[in-house]
Amino acid sequence: MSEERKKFKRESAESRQEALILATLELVAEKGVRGATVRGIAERADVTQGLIRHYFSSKEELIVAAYEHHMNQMTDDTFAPGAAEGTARARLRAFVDGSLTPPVVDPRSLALWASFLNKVQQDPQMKATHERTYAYFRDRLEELIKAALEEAGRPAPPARLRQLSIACNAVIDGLWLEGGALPDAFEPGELVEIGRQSVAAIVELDLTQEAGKT
Amino acid sequence: MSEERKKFKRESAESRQEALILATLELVAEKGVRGATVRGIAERADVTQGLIRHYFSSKEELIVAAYEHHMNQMTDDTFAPGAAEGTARARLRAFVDGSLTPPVVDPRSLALWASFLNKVQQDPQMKATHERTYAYFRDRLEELIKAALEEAGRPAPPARLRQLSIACNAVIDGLWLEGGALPDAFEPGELVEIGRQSVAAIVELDLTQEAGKT
DNA sequence: GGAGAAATTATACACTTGCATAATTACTGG
DNA sequence: CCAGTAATTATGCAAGTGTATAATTTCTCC
Repeated sequence: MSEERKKFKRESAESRQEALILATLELVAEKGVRGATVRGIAERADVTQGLIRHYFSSKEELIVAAYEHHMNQMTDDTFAPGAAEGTARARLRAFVDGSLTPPVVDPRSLALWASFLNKVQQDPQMKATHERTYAYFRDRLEELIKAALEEAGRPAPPARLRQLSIACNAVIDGLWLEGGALPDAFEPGELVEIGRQSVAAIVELDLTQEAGKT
Repeated sequence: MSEERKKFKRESAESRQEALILATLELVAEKGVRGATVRGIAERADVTQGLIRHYFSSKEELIVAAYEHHMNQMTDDTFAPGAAEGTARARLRAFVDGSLTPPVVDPRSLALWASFLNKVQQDPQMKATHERTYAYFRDRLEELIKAALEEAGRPAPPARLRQLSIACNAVIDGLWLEGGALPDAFEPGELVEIGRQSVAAIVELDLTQEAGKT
């Protein structure tokens, strides 16, 4: 019954780093950044804690890497479905759909956002990542609205476009938040439908037609 | 230069508890629930840590008390301006205004919401408090929309009312979120104006007139 | 103004935390 | 197949954590 030293297998740096990052995201979503301890992360990744120091020079660095990984994932997930195909109106609709469908709308995604918020507002590097991602979303949405309005023969001045994009962004964010906070409160597809209708009402464009493609 | 024992003054249980709760909320907003240590809270309240145990049987209990205090405050702040006066349309407008004005829209308020999210989803007592508050807001909003539509001679069926209230709640939540996350990105009054316009567009009611009162 | 009680401070303890470093193990190249 | 190297594990440490308890101080009431 002598305590045996743990057997292990050498893995590539990339796969180990990714495994550590994924374990970190799991724990951060469950218990927050401080609750995601080095020991807990190591256990979740089936590794001993010393290994983390071998790949990341501090917990801080691991957290930052995990945050950037998550933000990139979110961006990819949002823009996956619609691509840049079709009319501006169709692209706008695809943007709404992508933003209001799992895995973007998800309790874990919301929990991660909430858990990172503190650190994001204090750490300059994380703040930069956040603002870059946020600006990307907003600009993209504003472009789509602009194009869709021009397409409909109703171009809008910049100030108006700003208001419309803030409002549409707010609906999407709000539905994202509620869908993540109360996942059982909505039928499948309900958030997407409400999102489409609301954006349509705000910009005064019909987003329901041409919907047979997906 | 002998170390002197700290002088102190006896205070009422109520004021001490409130001071401890306020100090807790400050620290939770800054560093999250785990970052708000018993020692940190005591220091912020200008008290030694042992006193906390005298008023709260555990840190957990203090956190729960602080959360309930905050939620009550949010409710009061939201419903303070509009009261239950005037037409349904005016009351709906007041609801939007109250939800999108400081101190409801505020970085600290958002940070508190985010910091508590984890615990809220796990602790049954906090979960109950959250759901009660959320349901209160949503029901109130749905009633207002229902009344405003009937007032305008355009009553809506329950399913439609549900969609409208979810959508309006989402715009308000989204603007609340963005206003708290990026306080310098919006002019004073801009969020309220966008919120009014968006709710107006969604429910198809003019919310700008009769606005001279505030 | 002094005794009793309650509020408050001070101290102690066991446990967790992030980080550092030493000891081992698995793989690679010859 | 064997040495060298880097990945991985194991161990240790100082600081911080919540909580328990003892020591003091302030206030109230007679």
